[in-house]
Amino acid sequence: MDRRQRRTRNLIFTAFSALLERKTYTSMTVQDIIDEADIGRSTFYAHFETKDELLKALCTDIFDHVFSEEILCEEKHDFSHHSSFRDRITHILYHLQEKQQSIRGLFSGECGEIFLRYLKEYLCQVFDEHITVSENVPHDYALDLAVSSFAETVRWWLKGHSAYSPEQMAAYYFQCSAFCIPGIIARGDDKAADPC
Amino acid sequence: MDRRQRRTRNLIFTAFSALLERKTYTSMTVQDIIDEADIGRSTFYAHFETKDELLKALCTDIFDHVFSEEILCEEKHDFSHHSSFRDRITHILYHLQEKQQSIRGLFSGECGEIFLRYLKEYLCQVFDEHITVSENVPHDYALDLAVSSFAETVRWWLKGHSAYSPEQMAAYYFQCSAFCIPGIIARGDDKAADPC
DNA sequence: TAGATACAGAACAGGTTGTCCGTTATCGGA
DNA sequence: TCCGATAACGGACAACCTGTTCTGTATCTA
Repeated sequence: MDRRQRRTRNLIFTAFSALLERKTYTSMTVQDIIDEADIGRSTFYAHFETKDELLKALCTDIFDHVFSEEILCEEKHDFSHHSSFRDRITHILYHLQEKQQSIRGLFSGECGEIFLRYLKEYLCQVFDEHITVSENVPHDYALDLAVSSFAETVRWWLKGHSAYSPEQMAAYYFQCSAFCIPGIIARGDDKAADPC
Repeated sequence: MDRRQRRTRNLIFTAFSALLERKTYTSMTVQDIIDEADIGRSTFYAHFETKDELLKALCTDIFDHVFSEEILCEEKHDFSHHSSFRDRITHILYHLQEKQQSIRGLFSGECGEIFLRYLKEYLCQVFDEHITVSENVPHDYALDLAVSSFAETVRWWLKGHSAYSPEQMAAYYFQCSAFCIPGIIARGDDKAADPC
């Protein structure tokens, strides 16, 4: 990659992150980013088609970091088979913590939802092999709920409670979620419903 | 309320809902809504300051319906003290099912997130008194997770799995969530984490 | 060094936004 | 039924944002 391209791309990312701490994603215009990065209009559009593409690229940058070593571990040490689900969760939390400076800005306004949506896509792959469905519960529902709950845990953690350690958060998550994960036993209450 | 105002407001709501089935919330412009509703530009702005306000108003309309009888029951029959949490959950699901036609459109694109955010605000009030925190887990975390999981359950249900009954969904939800809700027993796995 | 390529800067048309105002139609109380 | 109030119309407006195009300049790489 051309050094000039790298420089410009960094300028845009930096400007975008800086702006996210001052205003919401929706209220931010491409013009704002151009002004903040101090680059030409056509230069921005040479790198990203839209503002959404920029956000997506930033998210991808972060997740590639968070999940790349994850995958590395998996390949090199057969991580998926010998490490517990809880270890992997903790591992992911560690990497998210490293990137928390970038991530915290992303929680402003609506793009927090977009960030979480992308996060869930990555998480689905990791969670899928670990979710064991108890009888009668649809597998995709359990997976959806497990992933969403973890994403919500990350949001809660990095948005005002980042003092907790990754291990602590993993413990909270496992304590509050049943999801038929091995090691957690949940018993349903089968009392018949009585709608008003 | 003036009959003309009511009529215009309905025209706007109807147009907005109709458009939501054809295009995403973000890609929709105020101009589109005006054209669809066939009203004057200034008329729209006399009713709603922005597109976001319109969305908020529509959500409020729905939630007022979903939770008003909820509150009614609570007041008239002392619902909160004699009915189980599960009954209330089922009850809410019933009302959401009634409104599913309006709600399904709201899940298109990004406004699904906004809808769910508002839903969570309402749910917090209902859930708060029912969440019993087990030792060491922060109360607001447990509440956040319980509410988010339920909101996610609603999304999953109305977005492709609406064939299930409210009772069935309540059962799934309770089966997959620990949350220290009375009637569900969860045991945490306290095995020490071993990050890669 | 030379050709390729990224950037700057300016300009453009097309669209959206929010506001204004004079006119017309409709409503609701007397 | 009448009349004052008010909601809607519709046309116009400036300001802004968008995405594209162009030319000249600076920088990179082979």
